[in-house]
Amino acid sequence: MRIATWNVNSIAARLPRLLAWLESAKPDVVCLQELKCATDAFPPEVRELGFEVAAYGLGRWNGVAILSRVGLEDVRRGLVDEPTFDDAAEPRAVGATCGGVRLWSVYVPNGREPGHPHYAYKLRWLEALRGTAVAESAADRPFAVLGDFNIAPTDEDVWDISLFTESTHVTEPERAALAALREAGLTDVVPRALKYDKPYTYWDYRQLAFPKNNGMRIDLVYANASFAGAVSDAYVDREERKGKGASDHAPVVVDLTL
DNA sequence: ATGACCCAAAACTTGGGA
Repeated sequence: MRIATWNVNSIAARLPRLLAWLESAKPDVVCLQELKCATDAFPPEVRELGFEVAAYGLGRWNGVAILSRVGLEDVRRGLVDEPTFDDAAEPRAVGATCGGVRLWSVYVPNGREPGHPHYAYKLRWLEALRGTAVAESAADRPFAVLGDFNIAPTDEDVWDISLFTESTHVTEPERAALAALREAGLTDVVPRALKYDKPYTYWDYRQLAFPKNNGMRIDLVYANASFAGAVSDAYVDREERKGKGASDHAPVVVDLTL
């Protein structure tokens, strides 16, 4: 089974590339983030390719989905005890069971800057993610959380750590939240880079970040032992970051032998 | 080659992204 995660930065803007990629990469399940569309506005072309879709979006911001051609059951929108921001629920998590694998597609809050209310919200949100994972990953069933975590797990996961003082994505509390997920039994499934030595998944649109390979690894696959033990390959499809009409994130592709 | 940011809303700018 081939499972992928991709922050598409607007599914409407990315639709031609997404459809072409679904046909060429042939994933069975795809976790998407930053749809930037409402649930009802999810483009029908994806279903016409043979995918069932669990979408969760409210419009301009955020939005997540799971696409599957191996079944889509027990869809859940939102985490257990999920916090709000400015008293509003945000569409950042959707769960589903696909071909016997329990999956969550997540778009972790950015945090903006340490000390900002959005940063505290990010940490609360990650605690709710941990609680949801504990509730769902105990059994033998393969389980994974895939998505844009907005955290670089180590200093090696950014191109120049010296540029990240006073920045989110690399702070100790954010990394402690990832450690808590690992302590809950999940493993960071680190993909291969298809070029250069680091498996970055995000490169800013500005300042020639992609040609310079000034990237970050922030799109992660956190899997329980049953899922992680079945991984036969994992890689970052950096070809999708190239050219006109690219997202600023590349897909992470995981192959499982179940 | 991969090339100097992109997206969507109600907009002709602005907030958000990281």
